[in-house]
Amino acid sequence: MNIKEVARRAGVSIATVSRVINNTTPVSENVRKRVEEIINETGYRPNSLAKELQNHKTNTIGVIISVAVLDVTSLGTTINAITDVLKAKGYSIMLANSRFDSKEELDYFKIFQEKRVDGILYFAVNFTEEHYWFLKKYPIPIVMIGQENELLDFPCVLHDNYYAAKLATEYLIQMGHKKIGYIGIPEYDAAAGKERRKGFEVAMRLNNIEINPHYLAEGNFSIESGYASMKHILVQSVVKPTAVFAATDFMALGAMHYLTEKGYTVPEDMSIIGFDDVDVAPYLNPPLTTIHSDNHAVGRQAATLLLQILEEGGPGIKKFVANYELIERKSVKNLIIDNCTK
Amino acid sequence: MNIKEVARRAGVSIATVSRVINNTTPVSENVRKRVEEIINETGYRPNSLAKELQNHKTNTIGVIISVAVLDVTSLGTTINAITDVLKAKGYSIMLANSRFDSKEELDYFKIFQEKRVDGILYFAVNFTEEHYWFLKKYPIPIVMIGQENELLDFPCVLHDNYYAAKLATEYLIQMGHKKIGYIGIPEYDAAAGKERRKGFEVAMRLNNIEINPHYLAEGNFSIESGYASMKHILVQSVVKPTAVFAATDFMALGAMHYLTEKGYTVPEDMSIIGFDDVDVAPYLNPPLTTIHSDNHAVGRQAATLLLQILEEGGPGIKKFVANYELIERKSVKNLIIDNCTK
DNA sequence: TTGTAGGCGTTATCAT
DNA sequence: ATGATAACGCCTACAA
Repeated sequence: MNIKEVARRAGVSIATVSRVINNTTPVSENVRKRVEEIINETGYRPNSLAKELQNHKTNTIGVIISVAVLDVTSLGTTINAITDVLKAKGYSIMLANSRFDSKEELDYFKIFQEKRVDGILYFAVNFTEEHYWFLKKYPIPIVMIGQENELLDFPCVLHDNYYAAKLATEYLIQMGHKKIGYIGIPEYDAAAGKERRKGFEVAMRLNNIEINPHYLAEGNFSIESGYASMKHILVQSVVKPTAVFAATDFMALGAMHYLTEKGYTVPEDMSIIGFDDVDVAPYLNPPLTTIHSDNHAVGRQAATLLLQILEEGGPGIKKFVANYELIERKSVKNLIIDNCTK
Repeated sequence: MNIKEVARRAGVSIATVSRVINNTTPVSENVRKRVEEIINETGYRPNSLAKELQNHKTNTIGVIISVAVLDVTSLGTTINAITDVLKAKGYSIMLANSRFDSKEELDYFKIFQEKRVDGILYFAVNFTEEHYWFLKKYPIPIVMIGQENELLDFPCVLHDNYYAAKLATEYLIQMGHKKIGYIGIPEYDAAAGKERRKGFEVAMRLNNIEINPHYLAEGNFSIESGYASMKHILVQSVVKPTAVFAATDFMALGAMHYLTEKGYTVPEDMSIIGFDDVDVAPYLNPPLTTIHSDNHAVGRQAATLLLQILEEGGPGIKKFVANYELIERKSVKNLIIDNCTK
């Protein structure tokens, strides 16, 4: 069933059918009625492909993510915010998960180009030189999420990883900790890896606290890796740290679990602070002190920026940095003896 | 840049360009080379829309989900499995989240029809009569996930909610519990709501244990609702239950949290069993005994079934039920005194 | 208000 | 091996 057949049955031209469907030009009442009847009877639905081919607009946005398991991060919240904004404007979403495979990621960019998506929301993780050369001449608007790139000036929306991590570390220091460990993410992840680590390091340096290399470990976002990292730190250090900052709540959870298993109490024997404020953080034992970042705002802003590019010729702003805050719960012990203010 | 322009620059016809792109008919070596050069120089990429319009095949699959927050369930795992299978066959994915809005859900079906997706993976939750009439004459292949429908014979892949819930309840009974509570999901959710509740009820009846209405509560998947439900049960009952089955791990987590807050110990004072085996389940305090269902298999099977319909004319099977197992951890106490076997 | 016809970018069927 | 050309299903001047 196509527009031609509808036109034939209604005894009008395809132009007229097109007009009643799209309300472009006035159509006489009885003709409109007849056409609408036929459409209902036949269950005809216009072919978007033909329409899009004609209009050079697909009303679909490509979303590229790179994640092992979709529900391990707060990504879900962000994507929900994106779909809400986009849906309200009539856009559909094509979702591609590159699974950390750089080559595959570029393939998705190619596919999206062939599919002629109107724009792309790109959750960047590992930005290679190949990406640079490829994206440099990519013809479709891109908004980057979670990472910025100095070379390519795509609009981007970011978490404030550096400052937030610095804040977390400073909080530990304020609470009297000096022997502070850090469970990080590898550097290939510029945001959660590099930035958070930098925040930790700078806070330490600013407070003239030496970083003990034995207190350092590296995980991969997973609970298990947090467990292993905590073990690593404990085994390796003769004098144990009094606090550990995990770059991810899930790693913090793993670390706490190792501690509990070995008979340590959190925060009595060891303080833990996380990053992300995942759903379960308030319900852990003890409730996890962590950094909360506004994922919803990130999704909303990213989608809005892209929409502005598409419909207003340019993004309202080039860069949006989401709010963050430290959520104080029960996993960090105050080491300061002087409690006279209480 | 289009095929015509490439042809012009290469000094050949568009047919020839098409041939070198698709390797359909032999092309002389030097012509092929020249065309490929032009393609590289210009960065030309064929327009999928035109191709798809011509071929009546879009190589894209629509996925319809209905969920409040993407990372609240094990949905992520399922979707990952789906994308893996589909990607391997060259399909792209359009994702639509109806957010429990029935009308919106049907809108997405319409959009997918207009976009001419090749097939649809449908995570059904609330199947209304309107759905029936609409989907009855829907022209695109659908595979249902998580729910089956007696009226429409779509192929479906399911979790064994009924038997798994029955097993969980029987386990509690085997461990000597008789005063058993249940925190459920409303009936509108045929799978997690109706089926699991039925499993609970049947197991109780089969073992001649009366269900105490004061031990019943209803949540909405969330941790908070589990917390509230546990409170509800405890406040309401004079003689407290010794065990509670929560239809969802997150609700189980909320329940445990309430218990801990009120000074109860799990499982000493109250046993808890969950359903889902979420990531954090092994890391809770205590580690949560729960039902594990093979989400990966569900996604894989659903995608495979749809592919079979598209490429082999029909699904290999009409119905696939995923494996489940009870994961015994530490949140259920054995009430049977007779421990002589140990 | 309505119809005709060209074009969107491909593929595929003919010829040549 | 290559080139015209007719679809695919729609939109949109332009004409009537």
